[in-house]
Formats: sequence, C-alpha cells, structure tokens
Amino acid sequence: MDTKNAVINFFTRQTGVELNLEQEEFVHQAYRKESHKKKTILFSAGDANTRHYIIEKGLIRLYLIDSKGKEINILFAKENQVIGDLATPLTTNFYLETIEDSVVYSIEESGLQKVMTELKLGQSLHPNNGLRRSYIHIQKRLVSILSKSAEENYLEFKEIHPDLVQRIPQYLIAGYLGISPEFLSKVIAKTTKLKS
Amino acid sequence: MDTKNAVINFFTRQTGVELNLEQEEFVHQAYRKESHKKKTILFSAGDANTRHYIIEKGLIRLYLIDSKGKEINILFAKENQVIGDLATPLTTNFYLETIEDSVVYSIEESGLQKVMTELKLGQSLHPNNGLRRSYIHIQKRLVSILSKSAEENYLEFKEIHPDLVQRIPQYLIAGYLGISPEFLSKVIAKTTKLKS
DNA sequence: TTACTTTCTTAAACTAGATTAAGATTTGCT
DNA sequence: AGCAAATCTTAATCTAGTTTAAGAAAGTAA
Repeated sequence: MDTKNAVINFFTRQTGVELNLEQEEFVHQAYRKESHKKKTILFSAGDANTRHYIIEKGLIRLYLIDSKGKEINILFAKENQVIGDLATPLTTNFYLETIEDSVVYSIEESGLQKVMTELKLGQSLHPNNGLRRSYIHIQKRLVSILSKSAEENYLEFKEIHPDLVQRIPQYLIAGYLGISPEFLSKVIAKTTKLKS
Repeated sequence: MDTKNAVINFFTRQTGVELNLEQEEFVHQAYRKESHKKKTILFSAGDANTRHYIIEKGLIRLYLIDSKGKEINILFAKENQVIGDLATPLTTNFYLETIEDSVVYSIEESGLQKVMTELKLGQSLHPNNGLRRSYIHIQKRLVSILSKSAEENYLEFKEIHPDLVQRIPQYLIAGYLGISPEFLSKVIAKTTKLKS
C-alpha cells in the first residue's frame, strides 16, 4: 500500500475534495513519516511548537499529569485519526505517547498552515469538518462524565469502541473515564457477571 | 452604537480579515436580530436544524437534562460570544436558554455555510480561529473536571470568570461544575471563611 | 409594602468511588 | 522455560460529594 494514503485520506475527509496528483505530492512532502515503539513519548508538558500527528498504524494517547501525579487520559487515537495539542504552537500541558508500536505522519503548525493556504483549503464549518467533529466528540465526552455514573460510562465506551477495549490496558481506560483502576475492575466484574 | 457590531465583530475575529462595506451588509442581512426575556428557551432537545447565536447583550446557557431529570450546564456565553449546538442541523440533545434578558443575532446552519462560502471565508486552522478556541476551551473544561476537586474547580471558575459569578445563580454554576448546589454552598462558605 | 417565588444555607444521613493492601494473572524478555 | 515486570482482581476502610429536609435570605410582582 502506498505510504501516503493516511495523509491523503485525512485531507480528503477534511475537505471533501479530491486532491490532484500535484497537490497530493505537495501534501505528502509536507509531512514527516515516523515509526515509534510502544510507550514512546512524542511530546511532553513544557514543550512548545508540538506537532500534529496522523496515525497510519498504531494507537496513541494524549494525557496529562494532575497535581497529585496521576495520569489523566484525554484522548485515544487509532488508524486514520489525528491527535495532538490544538493549543500548539504555545507550550503544552500534555504528553503524547504511543500505546502500541505506531507509524505516524507528523507536521508542525506552521507547516500545516502552509499546506492549508497553499491548497486554498480553508476549512468550512461544515458538520463533517474534522475540527468540528473533534469538538463534538470532546463535548460528548464532557457531557458523559458530568451526567453518567462510572458504570454507565464504561459500558458506553465498550459499546462505542469494542476494538479499543481489546487494545488498551484497563488502567489506561480507567484514567480516560476518570475512575480508579480498582473501581473499573469492580465494574467489569459486575457487568460480566450479569451477562452470564 | 450600530446594531451590527456584534456580528461584524464575530466575523472579524473569526477571519482576522476586515470586511468591506458590501460584505458587512451581506453578513448583516443573513442574521436575524432577536430580543428575549430571561428564562426563554431558544431551542429544546429533539429540535433539528437549531440556530447559531451571537450575543450582543445578555447571558445564555447550553444545557441538557440527564436520565434522572437533573440539568447539566455545558456552556455559558455572554456578550460577543457565540453559542449553539455544533451538531446542527442534526437533532439536538440540548436546551438553549437565556439567563438574563438578551439581544442576539441568530442564523441557521445553511445560512452560515452560505455566508462563509459567499465571502470565501473558509476558516483556517489558525490557533486564534473561533472553532479551535472553542475546542480548546471545552477540552480545558474536561481536563478540570477530570483532574480537580469540586473546590478547586469553583475557585478556578471564580478567578477566570469573576463577572459570571456575579451574574449567574449559584445553582446554575453548580450544574456547570458537576456538583450539587448544596455542596457548592458549602465550598463557598468554607473558602469565604478562610479569606477573612 | 406585602406576599409569593426563587435562591441560598445548613446539617444529618447516605453513597459512589478512592485508597490501601495484598495477591493473582498475564505478558514480555532472556 | 523461568523469572521479572506489568496488569488485573479483590476487599476493607475511607472520603468527596449527594440526598434529604428544613429554614433563611433575596428577588420579584402586585
């Protein structure tokens, strides 16, 4: 498979427009292909000008460390998804880390602006727009955390992301749902029992 | 003051571009000016094709009702801010309601798309972009809810939005922070006592 | 000004989830 | 295959926040 597909797929979905070969080449050249082992930190709190990542293969998490040293997972991203800190190029409070061995394409903010400008692909506010879908996703997440119990949140996560439940360690899922690993274990035991 | 300033201000901030008089007129015509008394519901769960609102004067909240009938406040918006459900034109799960008497300019999704297309003002991903700032805001909110205690969250809200603490009833702030009004009252009493 | 509604305060009893501790199971490396 | 590290499970105890109830204070309308 051609290595540029993850990036071109991203842009095609973003714009709804089919890029011509020249544009595809331009976009492809702008990104940097990287391979990383699992548990590799791609950026850390305190870094500035952090990059945006498109995932061709693997699994990545965006997290931060609270005042007590506990890790809070904000986002997981898998193949054909993007991840990074949208506050870039300002200094980030987050860590970006691979959960599995991953192959990604990354770009700096200025490079991304250049690509968008060069291709005259300013985004619309269309509901299928990537940024807008990201907004809706994280708003739904906030709504769930505020309005549902830990058990409800786990069952919802499991239903929406059955593949991620298989691929991500339970303690990382607990840190994503805002509950302790011990309590998640209890919830899983309870809901598995009921299913039998 | 000219009544179109809230809308033109919005577009100028969104695009970083000064609109000419013809463009200003076009944008102005696309929006609908509305005045609403406090506690007016602008849209309800189940409505489709809900509108986007720019606030010239007043205070508005976006909320939903959880499975137990409790209201969860997701967003507050005041003068020169926008509010609505970005999942429009799909059916909404949210309610939009005025907290104070308000003067707003509203537009449908299709009208907004038309304005953006007509003015060739597709948005960039620039960090100052409105949608991107909204994303960062709500991500920060999620981070706070997941990583801080109720007391920390209240003190942070008070520090960042001292004006809103004055204008918004405590029970609505409690519903925004994900805690009960009684517990917020307790937190306020405790932190006020320490300050003396 | 008065009366009613809304908002806020207080506290006792309760609970969802955290913490702590210990051990079991699974995974990965040599 | 064996051992160490990582992950998961279980349960007792604790706690941040909820619920319930009652009354006080503030706001609003007549």
